[in-house]
Amino acid sequence: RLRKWQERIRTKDAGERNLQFALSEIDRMASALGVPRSVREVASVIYRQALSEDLIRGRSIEGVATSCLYAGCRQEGIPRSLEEVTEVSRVGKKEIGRTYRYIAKELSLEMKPADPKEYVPRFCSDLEVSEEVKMKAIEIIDESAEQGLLSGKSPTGFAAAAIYAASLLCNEKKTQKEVAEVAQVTEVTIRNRYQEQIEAMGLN
Amino acid sequence: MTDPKDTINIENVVASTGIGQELDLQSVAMDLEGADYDPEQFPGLVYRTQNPKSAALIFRSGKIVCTGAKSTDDVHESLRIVFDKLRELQIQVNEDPEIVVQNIVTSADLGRNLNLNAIAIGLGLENIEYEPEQFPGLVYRLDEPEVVALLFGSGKLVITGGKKPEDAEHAVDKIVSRLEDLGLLE
DNA sequence: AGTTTACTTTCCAAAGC
DNA sequence: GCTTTAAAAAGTAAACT
Repeated sequence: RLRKWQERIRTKDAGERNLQFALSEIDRMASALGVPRSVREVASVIYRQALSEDLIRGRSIEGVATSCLYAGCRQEGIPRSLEEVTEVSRVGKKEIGRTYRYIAKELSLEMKPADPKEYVPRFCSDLEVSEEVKMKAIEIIDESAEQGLLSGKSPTGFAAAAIYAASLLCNEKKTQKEVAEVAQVTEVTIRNRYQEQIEAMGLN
Repeated sequence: MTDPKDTINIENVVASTGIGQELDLQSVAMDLEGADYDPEQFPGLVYRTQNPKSAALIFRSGKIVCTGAKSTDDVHESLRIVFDKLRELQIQVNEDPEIVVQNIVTSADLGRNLNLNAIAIGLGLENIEYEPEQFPGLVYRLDEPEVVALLFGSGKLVITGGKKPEDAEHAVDKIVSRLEDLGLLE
């Protein structure tokens, strides 16, 4: 009897240590990404839900923690791309993406895809462009999305191309390389999205 | 005008069968020309047929998986070739082993562009998976027929998981009528 | 700036780790 | 869960020209 009791305490302690570790990892990654406390709280709530629904069995704590943070950022309307969360995580992009999709499905998070516009403020401030460029980029995103160009495209690449185009239109040119770096996409992607968007705006 | 059903094309058929005899894959690998066998990596021996093109995975148990065929007829033709090759190696092969189609992959075209964001909301976020950052296709699971459809912005589709060619036709019909009901086609 | 190749997703069977 | 096989869709990345 005593053995069973000790075992229960052991597993309970282990479980709490794991939860502590997960929450501290969420905190560490959130700080590294520079997201507000509200995001950490949302991510922690999602993690606890995943824990109570027993979704962590067979998965790494780090992977689940990272996925919850990724989901939390999106729910709060200040998304970080998978590329960005992978940079501050100890697990790979593929595992984070898979774990995120699994958690989102099981917890019925019903997440809408990230809106490219949500990336504009941060990317623009990283690039140190004016408010005018920011507004123009949003205008380009709205117009080209309305014309159906967004389907299937990555939100970061779409936002990056719009910012690049806006910087040209506002005579505050940023190079494709500069925009590609802050958005974590390649110059080829910016060129491809840029061509379509310019055409959609009737600016070619 | 064109019925999307008429654009359906079978891209891949996966089927399983068995010769009813255990095999020594090591010796089959020696005698069968073009056979790839690396038991450390995978327990099956890979044998490719040219006409029709397919890849057969042959196992120690005598069970065989055939992939890559473009029709169910091609599956039978490919496996007939595999059976004959094994017989040439003095291996007993049942008269005509049962061949079971396990999966059919199909492509189709709705003929118009799709707004995947609107479709995701229209079909219900709980029923679909759409993560454009990870993959450009929207994943839609149907209950009847039990298949999975990938919808793309171009209006092209991939339907997989079906066991008979009609599954893809029924799936396309359902998808078209659902999108029409939602006013997301045309 | 644009090309090629490779990888992402979905499905399924097989045997074994 | 993974390993291997095949195939399509379209986007993106890495490596080149």
